[in-house]
Parts: sequence; structure tokens; C-alpha cells
Amino acid sequence: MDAFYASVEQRDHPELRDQPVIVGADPRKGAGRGVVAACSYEARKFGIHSALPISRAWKLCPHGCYVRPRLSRYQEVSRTIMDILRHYTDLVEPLSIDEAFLDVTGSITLKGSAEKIARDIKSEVRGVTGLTASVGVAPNKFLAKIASDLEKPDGFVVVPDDNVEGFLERLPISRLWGVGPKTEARLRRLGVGTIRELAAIPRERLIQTLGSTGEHLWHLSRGEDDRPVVADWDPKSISCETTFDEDTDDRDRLLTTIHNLSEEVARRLRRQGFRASRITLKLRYASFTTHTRQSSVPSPVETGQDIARVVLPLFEEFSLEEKIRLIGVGTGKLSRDGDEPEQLGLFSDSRRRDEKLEHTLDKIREKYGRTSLQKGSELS
DNA sequence: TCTGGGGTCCTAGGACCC
DNA sequence: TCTGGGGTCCTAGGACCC
Repeated sequence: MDAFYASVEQRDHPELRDQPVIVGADPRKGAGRGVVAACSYEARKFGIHSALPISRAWKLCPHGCYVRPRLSRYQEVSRTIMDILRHYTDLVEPLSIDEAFLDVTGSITLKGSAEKIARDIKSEVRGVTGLTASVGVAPNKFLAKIASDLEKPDGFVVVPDDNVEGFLERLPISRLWGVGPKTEARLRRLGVGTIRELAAIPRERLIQTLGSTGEHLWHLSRGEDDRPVVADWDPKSISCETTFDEDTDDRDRLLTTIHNLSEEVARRLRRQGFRASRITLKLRYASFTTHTRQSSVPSPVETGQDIARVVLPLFEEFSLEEKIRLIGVGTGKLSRDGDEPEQLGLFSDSRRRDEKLEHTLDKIREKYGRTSLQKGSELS
């Protein structure tokens, strides 16, 4: 989707149309923290782009329309779009809230050529949601992804099977998916600036300097990518983090935040039917240096209490000499409920009771709102 | 200019095992 | 007194993506 969050806002609020719309953190007249999540094409004319610090955006465009993100709204629109995509094939792999890969190999007899399907999808998405999408049609995921970015907004790019090389040749290496600033700099030191130049480098040389990334890039530079489109896969981690309005060394505030994040992460785990065996604490100091500490637990957990019990000792390992900018709580090594036998511990009876309680609380909150019932530990 | 929040994958060292 | 080779798992950090 093109400028997804900003386009949804312009659609929902007609007075924002044709205006420079910036979705992201509160700019607070230039003193705001955070970044631009998305912006309209009108805003891009001022040099604004996503991930730009919101304070910088304010300097570039003080008269812009600044809007807080409404994530649940975007998720709603996203579901509508993904449902449309699934009319054309069941092999739909969402890549993010506003992008997906489709393998239409099996749909061609029924729905027409890939190119026709792509056009139909574009117009159906536009008809149903009023939003424009950019589409890339190609023999594999990597080429399709590049193609979809090439003519944004409202783009439509087909990569012919027999001219993949011609398509790639002139593109800069930064277009390659997985090549960021660091890898680009390293490649430039090898004298590589375009995909054509990348393809000319001996494979061994690439592997030598970039390891498995090098091997991967070597194939991509030839247009080779055999990764399948996978319709539904489980998340590998679920996490929750927050940046304070002002850096803090207030222990009580930090501990309350840890409890809140633990509860929120646990709710998300339960909603998706997971338990976690690995718990991670993330701290970012005022100087922006970031540290993580993780700990594996023998029997997977799903309540905020259990998560906080693991996180708190990790927190004690850190110094508070410098103020804290961000705290995060993460979970990993996820298993499905009932996937593996529970390791029965000494406290399993009381733990099972706690888990039952949490599931009941989930239902109440679902019905009466998130803040209808809260724990003392979640209150500041 | 001061840098969100949610993810994925890779690397490298160390513990541990046979 | 010095110390192989192969493997797995754990942890911390970093690059990258939207």
C-alpha cells in the first residue's frame, strides 16, 4: 500500500486530503520525541520521510498536519485488504501490515495471467478501500518486491521472465532487500555500486567478506531466489517496549513500567495462544546505548506475574547511574498452548490457578475494556 | 537532526557433551 | 602436563525491514 497510514487518515478525514499529513509521534512544537511512522506524498515534498525524527519533521514543515497513529484502524483496513488478496489465491504471505506476497501460480487457469490478476487486485483494493496499492509481478519474491517499490505510488511493474538481467542491471545495490547502510558501505569498498557490478564479483570474494549474507546477495544479483510463499507462519517472538517522555532513574517508575510491559506482553501471548520459554529485558540509556539480558525458563510461561518474576532479577543487573530512555520486555522460544507437556513444578497448582484467573480477566477486559480491571502493580 | 515500536536473521564466544 | 574434533544450546549484540 502507498503511504499506508497517511492514506487511511486522508481517506477517513477529507479535510486532510491534498495536505502534508505526518503520522507519528506528537511533535510538541519541535520538542517531541519519536519518529515519523508514515507521511503523505505532499509531506515528502518537504523532505519528510518515515523514520525521520519528528522534531526534524517539525522544522521542515511546521504547518503540516500531524496525526497520532491509530493502529487498530490500520489493522482493520489491513484485514479487509488481505481478505481481498485471498480471493485470488490462498498462498498469501503478509510481510507487514500493508504488504503481502502472493503466489498465483495455481490461479492462472481460473483467474487469468499474473498480470491480469495484479491489475484486478489493484482495482478491487481501490474500489473497496479507496486506497492505492503498488504491485510488482515477477518470477520470485525478491524481484516482485523490488518491482513493487519502483513506481510508487500507484505503481505497476512487470518483470518479464526472459529479461530479469536487464531489469536488475542498472539498479543500485541499496535497492536489494537486506542491503542497508552498513552492507552498502562494505560493498562500495569492494567497488560495487550497482547490481550489475555485484554480479561480476567472484562468489568466494563475497562470501569471504560478508559470510552467508554474501552468498545470499550473490544469488540475488542474478535474480535467483527460490524462497517459497508461505501463507501462515507463527511468530518467533513477541515483545513490548516504551520510550519515556523524559529519561528517568526513578526506580518505582521503572518497576511499574516493567510490570505493565510484562502484563501487556502476556496478554498478547495469550491472545495468540502461546507460552514463552525465553524472557528478555531491554534497556536503552540516555546516551542511546542499548543492552539486553535474557533468561530461559524450564517451563513456558503466559502470565504477566511469571514474566515479571524473570525480568526483575535481570533489571537488578543494570546500573542506574545513567538515566534510562527505554525499557522493553520480550518473549521468545514460543510454544503453542498444550504443544509440549508442562514441566510440573512445586507451584504448579497455584500457577494453574493464576493462569485460569488471567484467562478470565482477558475475557472481562475484552468485554468491558482494557482498563476495566487492573492489577495494583500496573498502577503508578 | 537526535534517533518509535514491532519484528527477523546472523554472528561469535562460551558451556557442555561425547 | 597438556589438551582433538564434532556437535548443540545459550546469550548478547548488530544489521536490517516496515
